[in-house]
Amino acid sequence: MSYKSTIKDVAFDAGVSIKTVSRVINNEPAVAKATKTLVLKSIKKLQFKPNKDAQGLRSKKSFLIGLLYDNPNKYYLSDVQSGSLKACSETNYNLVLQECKNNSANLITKVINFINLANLNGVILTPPLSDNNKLIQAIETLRIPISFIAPPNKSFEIWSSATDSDAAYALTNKIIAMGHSNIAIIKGHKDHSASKLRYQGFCKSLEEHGIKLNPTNELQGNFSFESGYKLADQVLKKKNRPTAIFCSNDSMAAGVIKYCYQKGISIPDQLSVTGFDDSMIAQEIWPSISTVRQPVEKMAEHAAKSLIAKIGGDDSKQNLTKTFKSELILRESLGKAPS
Amino acid sequence: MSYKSTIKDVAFDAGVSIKTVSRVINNEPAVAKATKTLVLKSIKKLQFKPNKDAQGLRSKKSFLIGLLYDNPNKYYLSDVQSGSLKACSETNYNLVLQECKNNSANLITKVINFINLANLNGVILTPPLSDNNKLIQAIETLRIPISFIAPPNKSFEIWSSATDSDAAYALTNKIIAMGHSNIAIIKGHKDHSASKLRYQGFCKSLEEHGIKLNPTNELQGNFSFESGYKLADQVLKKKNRPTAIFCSNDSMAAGVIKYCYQKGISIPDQLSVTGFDDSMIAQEIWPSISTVRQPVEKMAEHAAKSLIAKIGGDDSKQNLTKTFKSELILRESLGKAPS
DNA sequence: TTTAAAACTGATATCGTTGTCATTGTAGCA
DNA sequence: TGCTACAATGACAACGATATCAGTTTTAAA
Repeated sequence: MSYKSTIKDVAFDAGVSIKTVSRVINNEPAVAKATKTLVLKSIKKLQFKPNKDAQGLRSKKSFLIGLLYDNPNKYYLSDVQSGSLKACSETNYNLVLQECKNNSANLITKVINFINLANLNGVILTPPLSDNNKLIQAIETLRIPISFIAPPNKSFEIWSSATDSDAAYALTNKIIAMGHSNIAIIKGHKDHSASKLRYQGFCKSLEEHGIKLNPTNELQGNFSFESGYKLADQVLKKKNRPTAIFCSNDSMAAGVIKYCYQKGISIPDQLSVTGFDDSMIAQEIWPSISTVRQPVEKMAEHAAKSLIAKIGGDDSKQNLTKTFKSELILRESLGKAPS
Repeated sequence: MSYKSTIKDVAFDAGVSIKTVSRVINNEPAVAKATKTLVLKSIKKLQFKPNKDAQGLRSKKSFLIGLLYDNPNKYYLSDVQSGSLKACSETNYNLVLQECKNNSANLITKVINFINLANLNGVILTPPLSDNNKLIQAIETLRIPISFIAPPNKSFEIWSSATDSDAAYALTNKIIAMGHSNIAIIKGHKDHSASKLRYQGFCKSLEEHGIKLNPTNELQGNFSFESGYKLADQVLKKKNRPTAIFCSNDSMAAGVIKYCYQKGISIPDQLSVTGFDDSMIAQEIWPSISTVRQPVEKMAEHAAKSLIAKIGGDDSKQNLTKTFKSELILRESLGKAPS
């Protein structure tokens, strides 16, 4: 149970040299089929697992990839992790996590240090880090591949997805189809490119329907529950208050909903509310939130997979770009406009 | 930017042998103060960082600890991670995550394989894995330390905390003080020892107040939102329905609350509901949930710290046992019993 | 056949660190 | 002074894999 066999043991058992065993392990081509079978048999028999440290030392690979994040939505983070982990567990890479403050002064130094210390072979950036060009450039000087889980950042052609903007567009169309025309939007955190995309999709729909966005209906949130609550207070106190609020994520929608309860505003009879992301809370709250579900876990899995492929030297385009379909989820919080 | 200095470079720069540098790095005692200063200066000058793989290969340490979990509450998991990560980042250990299915047939094989493959130096187990004796025993044969984030499991004296039970007791006292006597409990997942402890605290309070628990008021949930919703349906359809429901976590409480909205049962006027954990949802939902806050992040941090200490060979008792204080959070969902 | 090319295999150096053990220097004491 | 401890240091092997390059066998063409 305790003894771990080495490549040497396998070589002896199979009657070949250690280099041949190494070749088999790494799937190198120049091994005769018969030899390979023999070696594989010994590997199985001895339950041999290559020692990562030795591999790493010699080949300069650590088989470690980093997932860097800045305190996003916990649901979101959790999905990102599951997805990345799934991709890792199919290979022999491991994931190490690191929380970073996007706004901290020494962010870049810290990240670079972390990458060096842990000897990461690649990193995955989640929003808003994925929108931080300076950080990206700094990491690139280390010559390790990066993957992004996020909407695209124009300066780096990596992730092609108009998803956020398209989905916001579709959702807004739906709101308008329910008869609303006095619609407010609570925008997301300024540092997240997703905020902008969602806003763009929202505006596009309004424009196409000839609806003008009243400036007082344009609120700047930051994706937090509190910001939703606070901004609801601001916009719903107005005389000609909106009949629908487009929230750029579910947490802010939850904030709006809580505010409405306290003020006796009935949802969706007097006010419709929509969210974004389909977080857990979207269906646990009442009324449940109409929202947009993004296949975050799948996106993360893809990001990790393509990162691993890039580390392995596979530069094919298909690893870089992928578009995911998002889905409109209609629930109780969106209803017909009051007449 | 690209060249990484090695111990050899430092040794040359400082004019000492590599072994002496190694001693300085590892804080070994037998180094003269002047030499140490000299070496430290060179290390700084050359920005030397020891190569983990080489260290690991030679010393058998990987500086990796595993966090094993089975799909618990996402909020909970997130807190656990933050805490563990915090402890890690203060040392040079890294955290690797692995999701495991507690009920899967080959759980043990999988975990053992994972530990061997990643060459983990220790693992942290979260509930319900922390309650799985077979798993624990299997890991122990690998001779690596384990830490638990959980209420205590009697067979392993590691974590002394009557917290869950005490907190449940205190919360139930509070419910009774509000005039309730017909109280139902939705129990947590059977595999989690926390479920039992919360149940025990609940029962203790009832007993002390001379209240008998009606068997139909004892519901078996599994910590999920859905189970709360379903069991609410079951218990609230009864003729003599309870005026308060003690839910063993917040998600189930949210399920109950949603059910009540749909059926027009007003909270807390007609029914009081309490949760446990103080998850995010507890305050985002309306009415917000009266609950018990556990310092999960702190607990995780302690677990990781003590694990690292154990790996380092520090067996002092203080690393093994620690009790954390939990806090009663009273919010809108708990009110006076209807008269 | 012969022979060149290709396929396969192995001996040995090497990655960057720590472990072992030998050596040196120096303080303390009889 | 001479001796013993013990503190301080260093030379070199070792960890377990991969890289290099040379050697051997097989294949296929001449």
